[in-house]
Amino acid sequence: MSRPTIADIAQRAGVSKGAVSFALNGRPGVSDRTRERILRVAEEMNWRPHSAARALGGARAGAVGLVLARPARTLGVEPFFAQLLSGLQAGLSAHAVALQLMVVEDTAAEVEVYRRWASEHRVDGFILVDLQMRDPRIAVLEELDLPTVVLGGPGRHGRLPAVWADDREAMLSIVDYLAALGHRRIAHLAGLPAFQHTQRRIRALRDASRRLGLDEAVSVPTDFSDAEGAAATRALLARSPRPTAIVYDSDVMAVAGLGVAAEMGVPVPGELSVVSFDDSVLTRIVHPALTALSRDTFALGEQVAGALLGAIADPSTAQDLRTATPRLTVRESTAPPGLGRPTKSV
Amino acid sequence: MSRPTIADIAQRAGVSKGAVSFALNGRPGVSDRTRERILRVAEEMNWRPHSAARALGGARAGAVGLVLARPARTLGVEPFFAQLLSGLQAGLSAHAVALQLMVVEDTAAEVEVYRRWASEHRVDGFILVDLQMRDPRIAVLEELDLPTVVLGGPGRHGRLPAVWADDREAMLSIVDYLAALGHRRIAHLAGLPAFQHTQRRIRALRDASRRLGLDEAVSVPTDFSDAEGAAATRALLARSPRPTAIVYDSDVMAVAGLGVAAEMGVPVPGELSVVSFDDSVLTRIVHPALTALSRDTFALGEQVAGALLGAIADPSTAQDLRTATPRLTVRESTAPPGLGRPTKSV
DNA sequence: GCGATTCACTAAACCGGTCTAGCGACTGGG
DNA sequence: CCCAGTCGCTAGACCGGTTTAGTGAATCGC
Repeated sequence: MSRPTIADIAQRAGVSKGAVSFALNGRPGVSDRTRERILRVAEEMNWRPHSAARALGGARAGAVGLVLARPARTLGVEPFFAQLLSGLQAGLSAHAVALQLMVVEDTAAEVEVYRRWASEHRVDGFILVDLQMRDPRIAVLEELDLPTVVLGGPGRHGRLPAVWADDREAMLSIVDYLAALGHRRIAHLAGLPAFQHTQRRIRALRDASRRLGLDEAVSVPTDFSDAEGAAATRALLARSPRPTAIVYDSDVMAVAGLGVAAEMGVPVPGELSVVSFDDSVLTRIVHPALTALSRDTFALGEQVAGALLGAIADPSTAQDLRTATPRLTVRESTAPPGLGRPTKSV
Repeated sequence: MSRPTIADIAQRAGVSKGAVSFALNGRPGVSDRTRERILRVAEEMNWRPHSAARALGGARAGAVGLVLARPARTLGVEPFFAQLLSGLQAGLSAHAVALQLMVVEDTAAEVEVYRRWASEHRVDGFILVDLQMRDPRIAVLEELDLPTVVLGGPGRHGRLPAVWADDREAMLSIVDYLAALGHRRIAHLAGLPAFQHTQRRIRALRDASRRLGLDEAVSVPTDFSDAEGAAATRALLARSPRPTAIVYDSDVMAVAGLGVAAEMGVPVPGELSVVSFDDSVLTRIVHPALTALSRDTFALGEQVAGALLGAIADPSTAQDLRTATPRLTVRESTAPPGLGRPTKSV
């Protein structure tokens, strides 16, 4: 016999299909003695549930969906995303829930996938990332009425629960640190302007600069790519006077910027301090190692997974979850401005 | 009405469920006129197939499985893996097939997931990566009798079809290039010794060294992490005489090695040439930019996806597919040995 | 012109579970 | 002692598709 069904078990145990179903799912309706016998038979026959059959009856699909609208080729360069994925996996697989992943070209295609997976009962919930300014996906996901957790906040995300860290507070801590070192001309290589967190960081930097009486900070939007990171750094360093510190919204851009500084003969951290908003192995393997905001992206992924599983189990409990504010890890790429060529002993 | 079923369409079009099924799946059994009418009604009602119901009847699940046995946290640091994933996605989503991804702790758990997904009809096929020396997973996948494509070869992988690039040839081209530059002491930071491709590269390096009359090459096994890459580099550079060139099995390790060289005051490429076996954005954003083997990992992913979809459509057509041999991209990290401190103009 | 074949379509079984209605036996309260 | 309620279980509908057997009508061959 290829694959035993509950009917086979029922026959062998001398009970009905219904009794087997009750026993296997731990619900009332059978006596303890019978339950035990059924479980033993199921074990003997090496029975496994048929996920499709379960899903047909309106039950769980046993998977959650994550759809990313990016050019597929750029996925590989983002340590942040890869770490997040790892954390999600860890959180989900502990509960034997799989992750359906799909990368699409644009937001329209993304919405299409949401609709398809929902209508096909393929997933029990969604994870929404890369929140945009007026995000059209929120209305769609609300309409589909499947549990969804948004990564990012505290911006508007309709009735969907969110998991977020305080970007604003994080940016303020960076500016405070740089100002304490004596920096007055701080530049910012931002990400895609359509993203909510990009705008929040830009605003936080501007506010902090005013409060501390620094020069007006410039924020340059980019597409997060190493190419734009390098180009924008080149442009900033060609200015006069040039900034004494640059804050990068991603570590890939920060590393690219480091390369440009070396190429242009600008010593880091002697004449330019570099701070990355993301921390990953990248910031540690370059020289000088980068001062960076450490957020535990892996843990973040786990928390998102947990929040989503909770929302699936009981949608009424869903609520926003604020995670620990990222803390600044000081390494070798920051120093007081105008030190000139650093010596090894400094 | 929440979700139209074929019964709804049948009623509206005034035909039977069976006729609707025939029409929607493009199989004979209905006239062209009727087929067209049914399709129009389905379109109007915005009908979508219920994947679970389909799978129940023994049809396709519409997803393929990829299971990785690694500590989840290390997933994030591998550009190779992320690129591969992107390519897989691209190849699969073009055919509306989803990727079911799961990261587990060890091979035993991995095998367990294969069994579960197969018995639950959750996937139509598998992708097997990180081929080991005597890989226990092959027998399991053959037994499960689901289409599977192996990434890596041409080692033993039973009856399963494989997609592979010629690692041996690639390593030979690196050694030829370094030997032509004048290097005679070449070291190799290898990956996990249990992997087939690690052994193939080690053997290729040794063979090439003998053939070219170079000093016996040393291959140091690592776990692919930046930490071991740095530690092993430090040990190699402390030797006397130290190697004049190091070949790294991954770009993360190569970048880490670059940092160690800088820290120890060994100029690259003046006194040490560095070659990476993997190419990604990483190799381009560091200074000096790394000479690396360029394989189009994204395209590789697409090819694997294509091979698997082909095997699912018709298992008898499955056969090994050898992809283009990676070519060496020469950048700034390689030069003739013993040049001393390089000048900008060289 | 008549049987054989083809065609378009219907009715119903089927996949493997879940879930509800109902039934007989037992228990408890008054 | 009788009726109501609970317990343990069964029979069978049901989810939304696919697939097969069968039916009536049209077409074909000779």
